[in-house]
Amino acid sequence: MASKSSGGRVDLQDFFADLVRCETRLYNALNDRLRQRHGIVTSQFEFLRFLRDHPGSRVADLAAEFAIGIGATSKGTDRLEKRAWVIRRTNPSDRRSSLLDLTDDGLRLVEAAEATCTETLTELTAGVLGGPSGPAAVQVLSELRSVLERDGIGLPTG
Amino acid sequence: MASKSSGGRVDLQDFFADLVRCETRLYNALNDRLRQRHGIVTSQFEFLRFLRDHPGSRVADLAAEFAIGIGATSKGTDRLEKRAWVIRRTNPSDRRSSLLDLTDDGLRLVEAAEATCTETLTELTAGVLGGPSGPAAVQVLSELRSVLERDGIGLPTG
DNA sequence: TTGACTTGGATGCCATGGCATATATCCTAA
DNA sequence: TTAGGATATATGCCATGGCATCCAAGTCAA
Repeated sequence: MASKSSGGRVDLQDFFADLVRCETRLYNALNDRLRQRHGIVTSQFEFLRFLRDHPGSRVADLAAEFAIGIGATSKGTDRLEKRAWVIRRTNPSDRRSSLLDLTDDGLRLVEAAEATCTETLTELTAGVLGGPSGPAAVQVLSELRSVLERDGIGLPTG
Repeated sequence: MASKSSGGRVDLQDFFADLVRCETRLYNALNDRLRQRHGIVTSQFEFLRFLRDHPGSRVADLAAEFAIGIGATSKGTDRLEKRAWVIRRTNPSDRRSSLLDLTDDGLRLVEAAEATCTETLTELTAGVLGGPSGPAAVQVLSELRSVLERDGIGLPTG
């Protein structure tokens, strides 16, 4: 096996390579489907889903969630707003920022896209994740994410 | 736990989100370290490591490995060649393509960068991956990667 | 041999993200 | 109240990747 040697010892180089390759390929595959069926890409789906689940978030909240820069987040929000899926509402308690919400169109879109996403992920990963070690693996990634977020690892500057 | 519900059943949306977030943050963190210590970014490190382990690869081999476009791979190779870490050697059996190899400088660089990479990954992930479920998780990602590669999932067009 | 087709990859255009900077707003202390 | 600094985000420049296109080279059949 590429990613662990015989004794249950983890080779981190291989782990990292596998992590990045899985992410890349799943992300690409999801991009194709979402673009084709809904005219959005995965990053947009993730923005929309976050706003559905966290209405009234600010640009900085999105940036922190996705560990991307504030500038990129601002521009991404512009694009979603231009397509009328998101609205910027003035923040009554701090006029430097806006509060972001989905429009009705945005909500409808994210629900439809989520179905596509679940379908695609099921198709591509259920075989492996449904195996005996699947839940443990999912759990480990969740823990790793928590640790990285707790320690503020991997946040871009701007 | 965000990524699985109580009964060991996997929520694929949460799994995917955790996967992407782990990848992003580790990739960013590694980028910072590699840039600071060696003047390269993670994608360049991965190119160099692949060429160390697969000397004489072609541009298309790199593209397939990383599930990125041929064009991007060609440009990435240009940049490494310009810095004299990689050389393009004419392919004797097919003059459309070149065979790629590390220079001595490239080899020295990749060895040093790999140490940095291992150190950083250990620092960031060993706590979680060293736990009881660590090896199983690593194994699952390796299997998922194999399946995605076998089925040619998530390859970009160009 | 030659013409049609395929393949490898280099290149150009565009979209996106990082980072630096600019601007508006807010906060704090004198 | 006001000057100085901090904060939120919008914006501009640059690097990179996707995708389309182009060209050189290989393949195959007649």
